[in-house]
Amino acid sequence: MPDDGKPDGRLLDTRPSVRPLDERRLAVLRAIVQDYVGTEEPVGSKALVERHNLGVSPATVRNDMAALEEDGFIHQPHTSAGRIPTDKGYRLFVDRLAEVKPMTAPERRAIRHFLEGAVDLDDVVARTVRLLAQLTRQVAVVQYPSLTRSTVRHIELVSLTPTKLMLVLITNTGRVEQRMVDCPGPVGEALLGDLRARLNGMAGGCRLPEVPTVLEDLPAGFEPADRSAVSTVLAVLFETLAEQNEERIMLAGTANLTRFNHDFPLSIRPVLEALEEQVVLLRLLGETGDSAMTVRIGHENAYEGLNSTSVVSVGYGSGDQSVAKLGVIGPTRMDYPGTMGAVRAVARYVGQILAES
Amino acid sequence: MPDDGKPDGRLLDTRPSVRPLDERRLAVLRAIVQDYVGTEEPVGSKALVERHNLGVSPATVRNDMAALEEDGFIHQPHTSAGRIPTDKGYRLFVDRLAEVKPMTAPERRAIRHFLEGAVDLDDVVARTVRLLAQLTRQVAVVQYPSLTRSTVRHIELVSLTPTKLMLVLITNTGRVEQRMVDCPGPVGEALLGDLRARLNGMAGGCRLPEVPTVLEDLPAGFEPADRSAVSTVLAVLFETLAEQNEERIMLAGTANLTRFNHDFPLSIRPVLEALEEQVVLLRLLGETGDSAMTVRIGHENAYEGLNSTSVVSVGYGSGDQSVAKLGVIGPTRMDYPGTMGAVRAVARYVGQILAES
DNA sequence: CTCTGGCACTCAACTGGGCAGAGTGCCAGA
DNA sequence: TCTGGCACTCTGCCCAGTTGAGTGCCAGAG
Repeated sequence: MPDDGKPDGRLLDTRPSVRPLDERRLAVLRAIVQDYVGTEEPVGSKALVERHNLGVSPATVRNDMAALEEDGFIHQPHTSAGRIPTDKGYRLFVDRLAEVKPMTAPERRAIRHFLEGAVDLDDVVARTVRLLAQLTRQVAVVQYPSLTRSTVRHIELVSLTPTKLMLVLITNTGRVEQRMVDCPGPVGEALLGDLRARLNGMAGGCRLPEVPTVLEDLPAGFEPADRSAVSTVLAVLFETLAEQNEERIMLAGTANLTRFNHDFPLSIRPVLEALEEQVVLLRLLGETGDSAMTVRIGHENAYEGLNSTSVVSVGYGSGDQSVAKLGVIGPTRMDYPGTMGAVRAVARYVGQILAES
Repeated sequence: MPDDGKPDGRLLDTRPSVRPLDERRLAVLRAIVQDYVGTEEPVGSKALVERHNLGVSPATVRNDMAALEEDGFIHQPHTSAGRIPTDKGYRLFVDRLAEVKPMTAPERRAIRHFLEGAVDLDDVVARTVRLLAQLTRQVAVVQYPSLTRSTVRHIELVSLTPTKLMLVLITNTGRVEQRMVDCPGPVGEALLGDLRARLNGMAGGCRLPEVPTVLEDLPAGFEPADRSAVSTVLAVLFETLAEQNEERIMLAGTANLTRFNHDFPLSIRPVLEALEEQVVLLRLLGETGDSAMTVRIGHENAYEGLNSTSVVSVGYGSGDQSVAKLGVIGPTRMDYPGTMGAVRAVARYVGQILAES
């Protein structure tokens, strides 16, 4: 058992692994995952040695398989059937056996070209999600750039009727939020202009969460008669900021779910149901680390309906920090290296596009 | 054959019906449709007379069935199986045998209450589509109020950098569209204010399609030095108006498709694909008459993937005219009276809500 | 100690026959 | 014109037998 000394806390085995996984056994697991992902059928020892030159006989492979099964990495549906990887097996595969498959140069060009055609933020998100669904042939999810990390580009006040205003908040990511404001009394143009100027002067460029602190003392700077109107506007503005958690999500590629009717005949329903719940999707993406790519396999997903799916997600953003997440949802039996490559590439390019605009 | 004299062009029979459909035969067809919708299984003569008191024997019903089959209203999957309605049979049912089932008072209250909680246009549409999906247990589609019929409530110009503006268009339906404008040269605050005032003065309250005509001569009223900037802004504004066809649609209830795995095991895919194509959905709703409810059954749908589904749709709007469409998509074997009742009720209440806000 | 070939065993999947049941069409009679 | 009876036709289901892929185990070679 040479060169297996790396400590690896991610191996989910609770007892310290009695049988230190040697190279060949890992190679067998890798081959099983690859074959199973390709054929969608349990893979047997004989087929394995035929398709991969492991340099050993089927009997040897069988011994390794027995060991892998005992450790919970693979599993056989019934005696005298081939093996399929367990969630734990996929986990090991992703952590130690697979490399993210980089996109080819033409693919990268195509991604970039497709995203560059976008005209506004909605379009960027729409194109991204379609692209991701097409590249991975799975269900793609893209979160709109969050308000949390964004900064104020402009705050606009528009008088609709004497007592009714429209408040428009524009962020540096191009997102626009508007709200109606019902003021207690009429608001003159002069006050409106003054308020507009001070709002933008004080809050312009601020991170959104900091805005309430920055503007806290604003009403004090106005005539007592105007303060209630100012406070009303501020209240609505803060409410808008607080509603950042009402974040939007775009979805594409649900038709790809039917590619797995093979063993997905019934389990497609809970997945569709989950996809309709923005809350579930948001939580799903919320569990994504900011910069590193996150892979949640099968039962690692908190939401029960997604127990037979895997989620590959990553943050993206303009500049160096992530402002939102995106990812794909597919069967646990997915092409992890390819999917991770596509997700990473798309996230990078969206970030670039956002930074440019 | 009494009281069957109404001329009915919608009967798809090409040759003038040799056998004038008498009352009982129609009753049999109605019973077949109702039973089949309920049980999802071919319905035989014996079961029919047991469940509906037709006052005749199975043998008689069999004769009627044979006639109905010859005329193409029903069809048997194989000899010695029950009958199922054809698209033509459903058509006759919808046109002449079914009455729209009105919602009960509690249902109406629930609808109204649910929709009244909405805070903005997005929320109205989101709530409507969810509600419709839940009421009909099918896939619901709601189109955003179209820009075509809307009027200008306000146009706002915001200076972001000396040469970069943001144009915000607010319609009376609460929809907000924003676009960036890159001006050829710097634009001062004075010009901006002037332009803003004139835009709103001239175009405020106009129907959107009329705006270009109304504003056509606007640049001529400005200093020659400012005209190129004004023209640029107008160009972007007109472009925004022209992009009304890029209409948005919201969807819900796709998980309901799986309720029909009974015989929908494979045909769910084309439906999901169709649902992902905004263009297809828009065309689908576009075929809806403005005021009357439209029902398209099976092959009556132009889009091939929806050949085994029916679409029930209707226009809705604030006030007396329709500004957009909504509808549901389900299997041809659907509860037409109930679905039509729900669609009609929801459309009415959304209209009311929009008129109030 | 590790790998290999051989062997017996297991079990899902396919096949074909037989049976039951639902439903039909047709015909003679009320 | 409707009804009851009758023979017929299918599908769906159950049952058994067979096939084949795949396994576990073991003894022997390196």
